[in-house]
This record gives sequence, C-alpha cells and structure tokens, in this order.
Amino acid sequence: MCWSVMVQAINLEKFEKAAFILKTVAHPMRLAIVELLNANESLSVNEICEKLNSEQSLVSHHLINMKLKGILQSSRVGQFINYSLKLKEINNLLDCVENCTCHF
Amino acid sequence: MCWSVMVQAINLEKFEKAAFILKTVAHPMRLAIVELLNANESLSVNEICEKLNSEQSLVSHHLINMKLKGILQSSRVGQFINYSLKLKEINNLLDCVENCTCHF
DNA sequence: TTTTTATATGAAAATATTGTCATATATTTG
DNA sequence: CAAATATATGACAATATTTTCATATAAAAA
Repeated sequence: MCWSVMVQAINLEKFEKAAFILKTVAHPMRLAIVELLNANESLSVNEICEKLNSEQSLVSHHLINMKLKGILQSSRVGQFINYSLKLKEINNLLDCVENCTCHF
Repeated sequence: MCWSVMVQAINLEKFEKAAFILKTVAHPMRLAIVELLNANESLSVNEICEKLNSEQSLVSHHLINMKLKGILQSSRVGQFINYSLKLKEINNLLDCVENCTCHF
C-alpha cells in the first residue's frame, strides 16, 4: 500500500451511532413492529403478538431490545404493557428503505 | 393469548427485503464505504483502505459483501478494481439515519 | 521472467444475534 | 386467597456476522 501521500482518514466512530440504529431495526419482526406502532400510536404486547402471529416470548425480547436502544417506550396500564414509538423519525427510515428495495 | 377475535396477521415476508438491505448497510465500515462512494463516484480498494485506515482484506470482504447484495458494483481498470455505488438510493438511507441519530 | 503491487479468497477464531423453553413476576378476577 | 391473564427474564442452543491470517491470482514494472 502506498502511504507516501497521506490521506485524511475517515473516522469510523462517526458511523457507529448510525450503524447502531440501523442494526436495531434491521430485522423483519422489528421492522413490522415499527410499522405497527407507527400506524397505531400504542399497542399491548399481546396485540402485537396477534398481529404478527408470533410467540409472546420472542416478541417481548424484540420489544425490550428496541426499548433499551431508545426506539420504543412502554407504559403499564393495569395488566397490560403498551408499547409505542419513542424515536418517531425511525419511520422515515422505513419509507426510505422501501424506496431502495423497489429498485431491486 | 386470546384468539377469539382473529386479527389480520401482518406478513413478515413483506419486511424481509427491507431488513436485508438494512442489515447489509448496518455496520460502521460499510456505512463509511457508502459515504465515500457517494462523495467519489468510484474508488479503488486501496484508496478505500487508506481513507478508512483499515486492512485490505477486511475492506475487501465488506466490499464484496455489498457487491453481492447489489449495493455496489466494480470494474477492473488495469491493476485496480474500482468500486462504485450501484444502488444510489442507499444514500437517502444514510441521511435518514443521521436525522434519527441527532435526536438521541 | 522475476518482482512488485493490487485485490480476492478461504478457513478459522472470535463475537454477536436469534429463537426456544421453562419459569418468574405482576395484575386482575372469581 | 387461588386461578387466570399479561408480560418479562434468563439460560441455552442454533445460527450468523465479523475479523484475522495466510495465501492465491492477476496485472504491471523492472
């Protein structure tokens, strides 16, 4: 490799936050949850399970994951825990990817 | 789980393509490569290595990965292999995530 | 034609993610 | 309070991703 001309290196740290968000969302079930919570303001875990036709435990893991990473928030209402979008901007992302995928 | 009221299930397949794209890009080095190739039209592997200050082999793996998945393309010019963006829309994605991350 | 430069490749180790299962906790209802 | 419902949790297996290293291939230069 020729190092005689030193190039201004790009700092990968700059991209770590973005990669973190993308990774959090880059999963079919988590994308579906984001879309559901965009359309619904807030849903209980069971409602999400039903709509996704998936196991409670698995759905819970994904919900908690996204909550930990700041994308969702939750609040208990009696017996239920209602999840909603915290990082609303995440939707633009969804539209944006769809725009990419239709060119495939 | 109460199944007495049958809910129209969301099909996760619908989200698989989107998740596929997101996953391909959800990595600091791959995001950096996308940004570089957005700013530069085309770059050789070594140029990318230098700018990212990273090992050739690792960079190659990432480049080939993104090429396989339809995000990049490459062409040989003599000794060099020049990579460029094939799926240009991927940039909107980058802007879009940045817009998300600044709200953190 | 030997050497150098540029890039790819493949195996393997290190690490991270995903899904499953059993069970725990909290709330409501009878 | 006991039972039922809703959700979380933790361990573990299965799987996938990321990195590294050694080496292969291809073109250019000496």
